[in-house]
Amino acid sequence: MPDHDGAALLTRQTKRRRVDIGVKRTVGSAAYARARESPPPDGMSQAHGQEQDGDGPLVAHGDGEKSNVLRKLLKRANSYEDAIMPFPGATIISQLLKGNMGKNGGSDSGFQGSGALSSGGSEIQAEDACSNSSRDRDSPSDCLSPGPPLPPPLPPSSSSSSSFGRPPPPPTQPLALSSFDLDRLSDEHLRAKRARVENIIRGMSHSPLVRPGAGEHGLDGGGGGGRGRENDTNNSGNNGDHGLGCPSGLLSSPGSRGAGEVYRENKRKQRLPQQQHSFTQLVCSRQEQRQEERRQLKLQLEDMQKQLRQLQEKFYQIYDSETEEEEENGENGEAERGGEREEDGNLSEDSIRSDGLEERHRDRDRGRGRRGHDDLSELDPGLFLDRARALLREQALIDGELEEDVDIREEEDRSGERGMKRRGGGGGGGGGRQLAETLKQELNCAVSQVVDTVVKGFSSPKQGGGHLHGGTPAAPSSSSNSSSSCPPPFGPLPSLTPDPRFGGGGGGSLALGLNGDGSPTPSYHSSGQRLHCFGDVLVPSPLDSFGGLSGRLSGVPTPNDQTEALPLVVRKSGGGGAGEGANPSLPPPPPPHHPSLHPSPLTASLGFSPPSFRHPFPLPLMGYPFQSPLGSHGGGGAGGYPSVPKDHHRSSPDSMDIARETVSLRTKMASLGGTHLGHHHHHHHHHRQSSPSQHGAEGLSLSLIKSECGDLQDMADISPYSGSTIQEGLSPNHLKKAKLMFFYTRYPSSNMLKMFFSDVKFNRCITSQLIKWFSNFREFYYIQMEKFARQAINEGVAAAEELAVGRDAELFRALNMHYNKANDFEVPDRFLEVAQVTLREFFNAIVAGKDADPSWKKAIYKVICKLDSEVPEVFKSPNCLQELLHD
DNA sequence: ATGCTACCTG
DNA sequence: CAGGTAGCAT
Repeated sequence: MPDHDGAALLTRQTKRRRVDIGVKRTVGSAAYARARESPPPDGMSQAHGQEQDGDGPLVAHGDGEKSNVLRKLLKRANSYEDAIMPFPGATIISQLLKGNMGKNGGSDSGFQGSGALSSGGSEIQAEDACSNSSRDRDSPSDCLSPGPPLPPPLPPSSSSSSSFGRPPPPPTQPLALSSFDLDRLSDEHLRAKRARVENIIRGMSHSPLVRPGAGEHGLDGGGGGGRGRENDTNNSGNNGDHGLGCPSGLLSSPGSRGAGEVYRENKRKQRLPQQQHSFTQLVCSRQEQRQEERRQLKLQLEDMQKQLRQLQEKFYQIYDSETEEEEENGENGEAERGGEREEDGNLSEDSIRSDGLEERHRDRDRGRGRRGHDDLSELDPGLFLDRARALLREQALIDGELEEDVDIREEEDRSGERGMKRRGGGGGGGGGRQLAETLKQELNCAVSQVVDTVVKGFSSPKQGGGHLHGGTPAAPSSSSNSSSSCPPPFGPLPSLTPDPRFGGGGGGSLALGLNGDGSPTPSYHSSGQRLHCFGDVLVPSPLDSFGGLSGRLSGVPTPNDQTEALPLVVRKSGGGGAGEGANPSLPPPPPPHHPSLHPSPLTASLGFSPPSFRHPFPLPLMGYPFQSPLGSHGGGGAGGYPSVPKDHHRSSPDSMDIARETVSLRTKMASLGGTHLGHHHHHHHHHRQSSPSQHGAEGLSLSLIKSECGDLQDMADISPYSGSTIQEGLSPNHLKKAKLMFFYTRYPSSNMLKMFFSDVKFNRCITSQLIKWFSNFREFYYIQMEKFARQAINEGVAAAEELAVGRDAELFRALNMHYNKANDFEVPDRFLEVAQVTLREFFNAIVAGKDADPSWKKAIYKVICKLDSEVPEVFKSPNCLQELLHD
């Protein structure tokens, strides 16, 4: 009584006493309300309608669509992974270091394949065949050397086979080693030699498979320490599979040097592995053939080198006479190249430690890019050269010994290219032009010849796709790197390193850089395409952190063709984005990638969400289009989207719904799950929301989907699942809807919210937000009630009965203004009743002086929470706003 | 330990 | 409206 002092009291002075209403909210079907005025603490009737939270690994898809080749590649990659995994990091590193001695040989085989299907493919098949045979039967006789204790019968699982770091030497290897290694090995290795010889002999007689144990000295690089060796021996059988594919370890080290004679085993097996029965024979014959081929190739390379040198000399002579302008250009080019090279070297060293997962991934990606690149290469001579280089490189990798030659050659090429560039840049010298042209042609011819030869020689007949991938095996720059000393002992590693060279600019250095932490920072070199590919695949937002990437990309000039996905992405900031599509320089809006194609192990390896979570989800959603993640203010439709009027003037609710969907929430979400946002793809169908009638069905389907998904536990998980209509965040329309729902229910249960916001993928975050919204609504509501109650008291109202809340009441107006600002919704009478009850409760409480009690509101809350009424079914429709507002 | 709420603050 | 905090209840 005394207390009504006034408004002053309105300000909440309540100390932070907990006023929670312990009231249990009856939720389920809100029907209860009125009937039960009684205060019993009703047991909740919550019908748990559906637990939809789900998080679902929606995505297992992945492979399904991939081509067989991809599958194989993946498989292989996996196997490599497995192989690597077992080793503790230190071990791996040590192995790698050891391996450094030699240029990597083997690795390339493993990965190149991925990149370039052409040659790799055959290889792969061969491997598979072999592996299969070995696995299936476990009989050493088939693929491997029979002599040694048989490898323990391993389960068919591929992993077992590769469990030991490197693939054992391929069957053919023995030969190579014998000829080559013996020459070079130092005294220290005599023993090793002996063993090797024995092995070789054995292998010759029996089967190709040689035990890695033989290569003790550094060569065994792959094998690594004793431990590794043991393992190798055990696995020999299994490893053998790979062996065919990549004889890396043994071959690698010495090989590089042996410009002259070393004949490394050619990893690629063009021959069909199919004839397993006479495997050994095949191997032997194959080896011989390979050697032949190698020699020829080598000779060709030498010739090429000579030619290049000559050309270079010529060029320089001419060049000297050229204009200064041109010189400048040229110098720039050189400088760039130099930088790249340095980087290359550094990278290579650093890269050693990389686990290879990312690399592998990248490699794969690269392969794709490469493919695309081919077209360009044909057009642009420079590119062509690069490509040729890449091919050569690849080959070199294949033949480890040739590497150096290649490098040299490459140098030459570079210089030649440089010259060309200058010319092109300078454009000036009249006479120079002709010369340039001539040089170009010559170079092209020479290169093309070599390339053709190589391709023919190596590309397996099987791979019909040859031309597609054909030349592209990006030669893993590793070769060049190798010079710097980073031949990863593990087959996979080398190949992993991305080959930057492809880029037109390319000089030959590796563009790829690994951060100390192993995070890949691919420097994308030159070709825009590559970029794209990269972007498509890798660039999940998390990568953004690797600022280097984007930054570097920006540097790349070429606008590329690519763009597969770009159009789909909605960039808010970009606005219509004009140019951004091509220009990566912008802050990294994560380019969408196609999930199905790229499982992007990278992210997984980085510790980001497991692949399963990375599902793509459609940014532009049908029902509620989102704008790009962070900046979603409604500023207007993001470019590309149907522009929708931001304001929701009641005029066209429809447009509203669709249009202003972006929500602040999203921002939050983005921050939380930001990493994921990037990935979302859109495959979805573009919205069909046009017809409201469909929505009902949609809603159902949505709910089903949701249920399937299960709920995500973490915000991080918000992964958006690309359901057609399910959103990962709450839109402004959702907020509006919630407000309207407040007219019916002040205390909705989370289950209810899930039911009514079926178009939202619920996770903790979303649920919390919705609850928070209602909490805020209540807060405002009760504040208003208290305020008006006190006001009434001050005005002299004697009895609560005098208080009535009608549509004209100020209280109502205030509330309506808050929850239904546009006043485009007809507030149910029930709400007025509840409001009136609430007001009276407050009035009575205050009059009674209960407000002295810090928790005096609690009682009121209890009462009010029981007054919730059922929310009309319409609200369950995602498009309810359209329907509701129309009225 | 979790979920829901109120309260407070920005 | 959202963040943060704290009490209560499960």
